[in-house]
Amino acid sequence: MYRIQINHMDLDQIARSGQCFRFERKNQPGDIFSIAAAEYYVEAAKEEDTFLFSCTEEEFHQVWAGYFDLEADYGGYKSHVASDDTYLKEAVKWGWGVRILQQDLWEILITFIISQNNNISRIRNSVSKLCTLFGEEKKGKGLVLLDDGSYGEEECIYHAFPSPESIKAAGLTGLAPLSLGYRDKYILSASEFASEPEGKAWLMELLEADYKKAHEMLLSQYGIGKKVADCVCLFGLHHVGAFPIDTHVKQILESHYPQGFPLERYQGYAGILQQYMFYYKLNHVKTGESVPSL
DNA sequence: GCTCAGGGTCTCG
DNA sequence: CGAGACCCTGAG
Repeated sequence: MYRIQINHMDLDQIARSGQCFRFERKNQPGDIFSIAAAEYYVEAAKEEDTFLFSCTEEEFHQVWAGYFDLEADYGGYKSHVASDDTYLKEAVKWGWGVRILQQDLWEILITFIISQNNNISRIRNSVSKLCTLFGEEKKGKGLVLLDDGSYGEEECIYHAFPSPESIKAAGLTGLAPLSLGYRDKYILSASEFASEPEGKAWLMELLEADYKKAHEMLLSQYGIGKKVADCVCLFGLHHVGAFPIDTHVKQILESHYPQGFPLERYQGYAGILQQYMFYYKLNHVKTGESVPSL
């Protein structure tokens, strides 16, 4: 186990922020979160003002510190919000613990192709089935709440995110149980491409590309349009200047920024603010509404 | 039952 | 360019 203090971070808010689909609160005592990313797995819980992780200090710094974007200055991002922008100020206040995770490129590519014209609970189901059916089964460590109120470690089983080759091998027939709808052919196409040397080279090039080039490269792929390309840039390549406009953000811009969102003001990190707004719209509870479940 | 929307993209005119 | 089609499913 490893204990660390982290500011500007809330596990539940991140789990509900719509950027990751294998990060969830466990239905167990102790408010424990299970977090699967690419081939890794960890569980985490908050203990007073620190976080507890079910991994070693070494693994935390090799894998999870980057994943949680710990080098970034979220206090700085927040402080740049225009003082007269009441909507954004409220959104940041509400989602104070949201961060932009640095996720695996392949996993983001596939999960955000699945996300198009789809809803978050359905995306979660599809991604979950994708991993249990075609991802390698691995042994990991989780957390348990002990009788004395402290946490212990526990062996557990999880599934890695499936490789391009294993999705390709599944074929459209194998993908059918995921209820991907018409997106199945996009997923298969991407997996076929990424199984070839040409596709692997393309992925390596994508990792090195700047935002503009990466966006252009992504648009060339079957099933990837402007919006998904921006999500891959933001969540899979950590180009935090990318500003994906989906149906929710579009509605926010229409009702709160009729003159247009001041992208210039937040150049280079507008994606961070996009995420606060997205989280706020989906999760802030107006009186009489229930909290959306995961 | 029915309609509608959900972190859009493709195809066709 | 713009309009429609598109798989599927839960909410109203």
